[in-house]
Amino acid sequence: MLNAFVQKLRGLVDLDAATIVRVETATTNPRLFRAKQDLIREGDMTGPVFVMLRGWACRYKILPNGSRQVTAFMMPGDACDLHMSLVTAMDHSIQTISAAEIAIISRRDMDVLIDEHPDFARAMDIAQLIDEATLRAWIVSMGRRSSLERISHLMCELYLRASEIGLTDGKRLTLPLTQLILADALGMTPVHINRVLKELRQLGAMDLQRGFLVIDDPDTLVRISGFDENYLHRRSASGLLGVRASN
Amino acid sequence: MLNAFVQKLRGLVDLDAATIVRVETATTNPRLFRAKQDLIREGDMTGPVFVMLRGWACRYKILPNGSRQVTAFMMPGDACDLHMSLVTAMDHSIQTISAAEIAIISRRDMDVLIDEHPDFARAMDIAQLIDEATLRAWIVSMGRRSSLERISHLMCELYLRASEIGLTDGKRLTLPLTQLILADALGMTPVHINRVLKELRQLGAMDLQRGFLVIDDPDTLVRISGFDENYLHRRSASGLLGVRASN
DNA sequence: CGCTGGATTGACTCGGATCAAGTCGAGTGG
DNA sequence: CCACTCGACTTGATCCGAGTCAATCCAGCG
Repeated sequence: MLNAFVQKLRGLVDLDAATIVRVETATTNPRLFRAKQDLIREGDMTGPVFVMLRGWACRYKILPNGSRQVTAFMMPGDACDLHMSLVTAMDHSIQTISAAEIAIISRRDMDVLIDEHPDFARAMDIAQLIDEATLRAWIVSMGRRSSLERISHLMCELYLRASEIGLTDGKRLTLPLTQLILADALGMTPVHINRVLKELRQLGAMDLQRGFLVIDDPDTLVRISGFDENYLHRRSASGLLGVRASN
Repeated sequence: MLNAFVQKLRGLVDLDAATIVRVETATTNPRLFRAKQDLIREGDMTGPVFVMLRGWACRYKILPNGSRQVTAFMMPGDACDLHMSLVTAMDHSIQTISAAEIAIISRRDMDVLIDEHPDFARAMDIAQLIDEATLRAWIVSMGRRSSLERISHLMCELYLRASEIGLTDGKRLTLPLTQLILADALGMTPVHINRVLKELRQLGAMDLQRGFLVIDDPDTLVRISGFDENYLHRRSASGLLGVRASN
């Protein structure tokens, strides 16, 4: 059984056996974190590379007035700050959302890995490209989509990303996001998140409950959000619309 | 006189003379573009690397309903899509805002440049890191800042980035952004952009007119927007607050 | 069994969108 | 030199999606 990191990378490029072993080895002995723990904070010196193996985390920034904006969700398989050590200080914080297992790879080890395994390096570059595309997709959502569209779009994204690493089970996904975190991510208030989730439930599109998400009607969700998966640059074809077919 | 690209890179790392010459050479003979021309469109095959030498451009996405969201502004010195060729298709479009001179470097030439000049490679990595941080800053703006704060924040960012490559003249910056493009970038309507610009003018903070921006009171602008330049990871110290001191 | 963090619901407010007229300025052609 | 045009900018009146404020509910847990 390959770990989530390897599984994600293999979704991006073909890795030879030797590379897989090396990457597996580098990510054994993950550190355990409880929920809501900062891995690193804005202003901290940049450090090693974090690789999520289990659980969820998020990047966020705090504004002068105390409000918070989440800028990315990280799930198993996601790595962060590959090149971050090229600059001196973090410009944002990273925090676990749920309990998590996170491998910590030193700058030095990562450099060796990249040097000796060009395919791995390429996979990391592609992963960064996708992260960037995802940031752009979020900007589009915040700028031009209604709250209903925005939530739908995010859920499509998370579901699809999660399905890449086998986190989904049919139309179901374990998703430990509270309405408060969702509000911080989508630029809305928890109250309004609640109302929109209710609306999506009543539309029969999806149901987000404590700890998990159920996609009841992928078609509707895609139609509402105008979701186009092209920015995730997936190699495999199976998409959101395939969810229903596979059931 | 070094071109804008070299000037930007030198703001990120120290480049030796040989590297500078090579980069200069690679960016001679730029292509000329008129305003509002697409360099590449969403869905197109990924291609060469574009390097802005003069004029402005933007990345954008069009939504199903026809509305548009700009996700980044590109000014002289900015390069785009260094690693984009690792994926097959563009997930967004790029368009000139003003007339522009843009060097086009083939994938092959770029690979050679990166291979033979590690400092150049490092500068490009840092540039990408900053681009990513800028995307996050935009998300924060769209999610948690009022329209007044949002415009102020963007103007701080653009002024500071422009000053890095010597585009500013005291408190003045040539900036060919229409209120319509600004609206598409900030997730607002042109009408409201107009009103907020008027307010900023009346506050004596800044004045955006046809084709140029004047920062009248950097302090106020920074205070309104809560601008923190840390995400731009500049090496030089001179900031927005230095504008006034230098006058 | 009460405490706590999240979820839910209702009443009211408000920032920014929408709709609808203008105005201004740089071409451009007669 | 002036009329015409077109794109961008302005301004006012009105509307509405989402925020704010304030209870209340609910489940897990020490």
